[in-house]
Formats: sequence, structure tokens, C-alpha cells
Amino acid sequence: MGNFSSTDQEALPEWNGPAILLVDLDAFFASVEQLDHPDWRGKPVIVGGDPTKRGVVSTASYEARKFGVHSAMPSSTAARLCPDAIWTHGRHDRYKEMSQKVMEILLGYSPHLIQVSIDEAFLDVSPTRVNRTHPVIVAQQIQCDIDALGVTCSIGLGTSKPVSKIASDQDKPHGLTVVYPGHEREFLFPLPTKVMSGIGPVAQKQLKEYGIRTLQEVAEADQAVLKKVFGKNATMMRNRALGIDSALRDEPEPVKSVSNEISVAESVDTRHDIEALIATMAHKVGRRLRKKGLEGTTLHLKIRYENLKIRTCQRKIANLGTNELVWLPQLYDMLDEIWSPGVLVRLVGVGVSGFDPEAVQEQLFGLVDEQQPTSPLLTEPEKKAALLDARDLIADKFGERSLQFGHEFTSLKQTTNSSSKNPGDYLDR
DNA sequence: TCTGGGGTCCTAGGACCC
DNA sequence: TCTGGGGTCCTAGGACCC
Repeated sequence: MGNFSSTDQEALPEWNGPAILLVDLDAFFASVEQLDHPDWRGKPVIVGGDPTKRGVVSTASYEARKFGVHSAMPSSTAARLCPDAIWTHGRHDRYKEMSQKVMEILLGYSPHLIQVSIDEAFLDVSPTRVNRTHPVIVAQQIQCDIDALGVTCSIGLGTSKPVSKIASDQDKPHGLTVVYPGHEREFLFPLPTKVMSGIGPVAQKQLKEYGIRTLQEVAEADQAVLKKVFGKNATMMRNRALGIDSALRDEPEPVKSVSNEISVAESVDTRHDIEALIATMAHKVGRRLRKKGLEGTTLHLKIRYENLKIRTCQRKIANLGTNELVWLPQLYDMLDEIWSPGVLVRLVGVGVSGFDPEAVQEQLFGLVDEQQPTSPLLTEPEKKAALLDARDLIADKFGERSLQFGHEFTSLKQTTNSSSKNPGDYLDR
């Protein structure tokens, strides 16, 4: 194992076995911002929520990380640690576009790609009869190609996903960490449990209570202990600690749920305000479902209180459809089950799950037929559907904020911070 | 100035059926 | 009428990931 700068294939030890890469884009969102704003390069850049509201850091550039800023840190803390940082809200479409360019590069090296997230992917580059290129050479070429896009990546190379994933974290940014076949345990065993995917703060603490601190201790732990900590995943987690993984599956997983939530800068405690937030979130979800042609069976409502406690309510509903106007009475009813008037609420979320993977439908409602005026004979649900179609069309043409329903608008005005001129401003990230 | 948003998966308990 | 057990569906909550 080690870091390589060599590009001489002859000098490399032979690679016997599968070769899995984990390609992780370095400080991705911040790097894209520095690429697009040349005067931001070399300076601390933070992509995230507003420090004066309830934002957190999404990504900090490496210059900002020197001040101790990191992902998921409250923006207010980050602003204190790094007062001169350049702040920006994310431009998710732009990041997606860059991400796609990266994925195209990877697909040029192997068709066996699993995209884990917008900035991370596994790639099977095992040598074949047709392509004898050494995996280390492939990794170096990929790093060059991605450099040429104007962003950088760190790569872990090993014989399985758990090994390459952990390897990729060893040297950032722009690192390449290689674990040769047969050296998996030597690499994994001394590492602390938290480096492994699936071991978070809770599992780490539980393991510690059994005296388990390293991956070697996980690998050698009593099965009953692992069962207590990991439940039905006990065997899988032990295998991971040994560097053993199930095969690389490259079919993308179907979408299981769609949700939107918002944390408000100032908590709200009236039914009117909370219902308005529910309506706004429901609208976002409905619009996404209509765009994707997805229809679910279960409606979800989520509330977070001032003390950060979360309450949820979910209901399976026949013919849920994609029309949020139809969901609203249900959601308002569900609100009663988890909230009492006067209690301060800082977050409201709405979601839909229970999609039939077999039946990804065409859009449920066609676009509004401009030739034909809305018929007075339409049923109430049909009228609501036509209204939504018209609204989607206008949003597509003129932007999301060009039209809002009255129940959203009035309340947004009330919950909006006084410094904001547009009632919808605080919804933007 | 504490602690986002979008997801997946697991567990436990209750209702209901056989 | 009382009883147990298994299976399935549904809901609430929470751990974890990026």
C-alpha cells in the first residue's frame, strides 16, 4: 500500500484480483464555486446556509477548513471561526452538471459504475483479458482527466468497496491510496471503528462498551455482541471489517421516497403559519412527483420542535395521487396528531413514499390544453389538477416564485424576517 | 447566535387474520 | 369463551450517509 506518483506500468507490482476504485470529489461544491469565480481561488469559501438564520455548512473549501470549519457545522460557528470567508448558497443544478461530466469520464474507463452521491462513485476497473491496464494507472489517468475539468478528486483503490472507501479517506485532497490484494487486513485492522461506513456515533459508543475500538476487534468480536449492536447487519459489518463485500451491483436503486422540509429562521407557533409551511412543502413535493411521474401510497408529515425533538406522522392513503391540494386536508389533520396549538415549531417536512417500482407512470395529468377552455363539467379533483398543471407551466416558464397560492403567500409574509423584501426569499438556499 | 436537507434502512409494537 | 403462535401490514422513531 502507499501513495504513487509513478506512471510506469512496468514498475508496478502485479495486481491479482478485483480492483475497485472509490472516486471522491474534493470539497466539491466549494471547488465548483472557486472554478466559476476565479477571484475566490485560494480563499476560504463556504457553501451553506445563512449564518444569521439557522443554517449549517454544506461544504467548506480547504482554505476554510484550516480555520476548523467543516461540513454540518452550524453556519454561525463557522462565521466566528472564519470571519473573512466568502459565503454562498449552493447552485445544485451547476454541481449536478459538473458531477455528470465526472461520471462520463469514469464511464469511459469502465461501465461498472455505482454513483453513491453527487460527489462519489465506485468503479470496477479490474483488469480483463481485453484491458490489461494496471488499476493504479487507471486511477492516475482518472485524476488527470478530472483535474482537466477544473476540480480534483481523491481515490481509494482496493479489492472491495469497504477497502477502497476507507482508503479514499486516508489522503485528501488529491490523494491516491492503494491497498494491494492480500494487504487488506494489514490496512484495515489498526483503524478505529468509526472509519467504517455504517458505524456512527451511537454504534461506536456501544462497541466501545464491549471494548471494541478497532476494525480488528470488530472482525474478531463475538457474534452475539455484533448482533446486539448491528442487528441483522451483524455479519455484513464483520465482513466489512475484514474487507469482504458483496459483488459490485451497478443497477441504480429506484427512488423510494420524495420529501421536502424547511427550518424556519424564527420558529412559528400558530396553525396558520404551520399550515402555510406545510402547503409550501407539499407543493414542492407534488411538483417533483409530477415531474418524475411518480405516484406513492403514503403521506408523511414531520415536525421539529424548539427542543429539537422530532415528531412524525405517516398515513397510507388510497389514491394518493400527485395533487398536493388533495393532500392538504390530510396533512392538516395529521398535524393535530403531533402538534398542539401554541407550541413552537422550527421545522416542517412533507414527504411521499410507497412507489410501485413496476409502475413508473407517465405524468398523471397531461398539460393544460390551451385550445380548450376549462370545462364547467370538470369534477372537483379534475379542476384542481388543471389548476396545478397551469401552475407548473407558469413556474416552468417564469420561475418558481412567479405564482403562489394565497395560503402560502399570506403566511410567508408573516414568517419572513424583516430584512427580506420578497416574501419567498427565506426559502432559497 | 448551536445543530440543514434529502435520502435509506432497521426496529419495535399494535392491529388483524388464520 | 379462552388461549397461543405465526405472518403480514402499518406506524413511529431513530441511526446513519452525503
